[in-house]
Amino acid sequence: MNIGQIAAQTGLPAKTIRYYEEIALIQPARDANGYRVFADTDAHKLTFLGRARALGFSIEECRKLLALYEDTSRASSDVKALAQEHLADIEDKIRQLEEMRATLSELINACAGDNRPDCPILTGLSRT
Amino acid sequence: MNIGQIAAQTGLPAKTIRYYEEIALIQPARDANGYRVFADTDAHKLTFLGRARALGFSIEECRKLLALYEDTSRASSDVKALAQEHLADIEDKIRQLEEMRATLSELINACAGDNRPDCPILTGLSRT
DNA sequence: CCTTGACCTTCCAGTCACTGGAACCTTTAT
DNA sequence: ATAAAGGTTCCAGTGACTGGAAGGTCAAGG
Repeated sequence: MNIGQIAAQTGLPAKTIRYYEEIALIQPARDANGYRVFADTDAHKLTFLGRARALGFSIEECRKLLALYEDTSRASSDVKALAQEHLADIEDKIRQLEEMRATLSELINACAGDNRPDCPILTGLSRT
Repeated sequence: MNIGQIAAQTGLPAKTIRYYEEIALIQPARDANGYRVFADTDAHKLTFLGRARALGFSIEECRKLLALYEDTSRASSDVKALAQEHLADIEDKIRQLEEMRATLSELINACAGDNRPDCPILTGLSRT
C-alpha cells in the first residue's frame, strides 16, 4: 500500500503520516523506487494513532500507548493509569473553559449591543 | 515604570510584555539607557490584554478588542459580536472535550486495571 | 574606586503537531 | 511523447510564548 491509499484508509493526511514516520512512531518499508510501502501492521498502528489523537492524547502519550499496544505482556493497569491521567487533563481543560464561558456570558449579557459606545465587556476587561 | 514593576503589577511575565511590544500591541517609550518606560496607559492596556487572554481571546482578537477599547466612538454591538463569536468557539471546544471525556471514561471503566494484558482501552483504540 | 547582584537589553532557538509549498522523480494512461 | 496523478525531500510557517546566552546599567556596600 502506498501513502495515498493508507491516508484514505486511516483518514490521516499523507503529510501527517510522513511526520509520524519522521518522529519514529511508524517505520514503513520502502520500495525500490523510494516510495513508502505500508503493511497491515502499519495501517493498524496509524488507525490506533488516529483514534488516540482524536481522544486528545499527545504524541508522547501516543508513543507510550503504542508501546503498550505492542507489548503483549503489558499490565492493563499501566494503560489505565495513562488514560486516567489524560482524563484528568481533559477535565481540567473543561473546567477552565467553563469558567471562561461563565465570565464571558455574564459580560455579553450585560452588554446592550447597540450603537452606543458604553460597553460592559470592555469595562469588565479593564476594571482594576 | 520599568518592565519588572509593570510585570509585577499586571501579573504578566516580562518576556510576554516584550513580545507584546514586538507584535505592536503596545508601544512603550524608551529611557536614555534603552530601558522601556511604561506609562499608565501602557499598564492599562496590559491589564486589559491579560484579562482578555485569560478569557481565551486570541492575540488577533485582543488586537481588535484593544482597538475598540481605544476608540471611544465604537458601537458596543461590535464588541458584543466579537465576544459572541469567541463564546461560540469556547462552547465548541467544551463540546469536543466532553465527547472525549465520555469516550475515554467508558474505556477506562471497562478496563480492569490489573496485571493482566487484556485491555479494553487498547482494543477500543484499535477496533475497526 | 571596585565589585556584586539585580535589573535591563537584544537575539536566537525551541515548543507542539502539524501544514503549505517548492522542486523534483515515478507511474499510469492517453 | 506527454500530461496528470501520484510519490519524494526539504524548508518555512503557525500561536503565543519561553528559555537561555551574551552583554549593558544601576544601586549598595566595602
